[in-house]
Amino acid sequence: MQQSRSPKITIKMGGKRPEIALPDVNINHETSQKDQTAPDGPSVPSHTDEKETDENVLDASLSEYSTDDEDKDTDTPLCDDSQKQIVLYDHSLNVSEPVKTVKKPKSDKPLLSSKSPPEVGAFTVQCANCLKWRLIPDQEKYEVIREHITEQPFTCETTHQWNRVVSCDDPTDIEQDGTRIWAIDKPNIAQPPPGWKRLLRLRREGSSKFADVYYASPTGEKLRSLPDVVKYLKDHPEHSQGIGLARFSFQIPRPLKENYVRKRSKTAATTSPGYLEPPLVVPVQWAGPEQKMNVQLAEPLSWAGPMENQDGMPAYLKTPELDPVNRAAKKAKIYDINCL
DNA sequence: GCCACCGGTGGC
DNA sequence: GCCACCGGTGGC
Repeated sequence: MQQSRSPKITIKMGGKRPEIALPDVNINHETSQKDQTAPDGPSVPSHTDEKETDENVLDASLSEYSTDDEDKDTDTPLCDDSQKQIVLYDHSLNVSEPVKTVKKPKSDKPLLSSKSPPEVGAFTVQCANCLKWRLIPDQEKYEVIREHITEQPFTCETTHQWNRVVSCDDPTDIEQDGTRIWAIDKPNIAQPPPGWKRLLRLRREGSSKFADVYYASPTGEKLRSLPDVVKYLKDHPEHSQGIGLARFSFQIPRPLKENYVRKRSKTAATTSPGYLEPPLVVPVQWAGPEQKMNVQLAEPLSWAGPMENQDGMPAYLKTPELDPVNRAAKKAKIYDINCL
């Protein structure tokens, strides 16, 4: 009965390409299955009223992302549905991570053709109070929210900043009804420096990675790693004033859908002639207790209360050390010392 | 030739 | 297992 446990934000992207500039947050893909219960909790009617147009749901103009947007947006922009994705911020993570949703195709086929990977169609952030997901009108706003999400939790009132009148009493903006792919974004990612744009390109399901992050420089170059940024700043001193590497983050959201990303293939060692496959293990033969455990772990996508751990974080978000921010900062520091 | 996309891998 | 990085390549 409670609403979703985590607040989220959605942003709609309208570019022709799958590129999306978004803040790092965890992303989860919804599959059409129930494996992913609406994060919003039971309150979320999982009705799939989206029909074929659902995909466009996220495409709906930002201005009209009302509760029923889902039904109305039919104006798909570019290519096909694959472009509607959403990024969400999951507040249940408690400060830890935002969630992103990506729109998903109805079939089990890849979101897009080989030439156009899925694009994030919207960004959502969960209200810290009611845990309902709120669509964020644009990427820039989403990035601002994400940057300080831990110190400044997002709430329904935050939407007043863009003159939207919504409160915790209003229904959620978006539900995990299986029509989109959701991913959890990383929190606290710095906004790109002025003149720069952070682009997120999602890969097709089954790829070795979920997405790629690029930074579009003021002069149009696309940089795909910190070393690239360092080189660019050195080569373009006119655009490096006051810009530290801490402003750049190549962290990508994490898909909530299990197996969206292909597991690492076997190494040469395991494929070499002399390698012997280990004996198969028959799960059924395992002791009872363990089986129970396995069952619970098998539902990482569920956002229902049970999913949370004692610390209030959903199981799937439990990433041990995972201190991307610090790690990035450390790395940035090294570059600062060596190159800037 | 360029570039968007993908795969692979070393390091952690 | 995750992440950062970079090489490869197919399509344009």
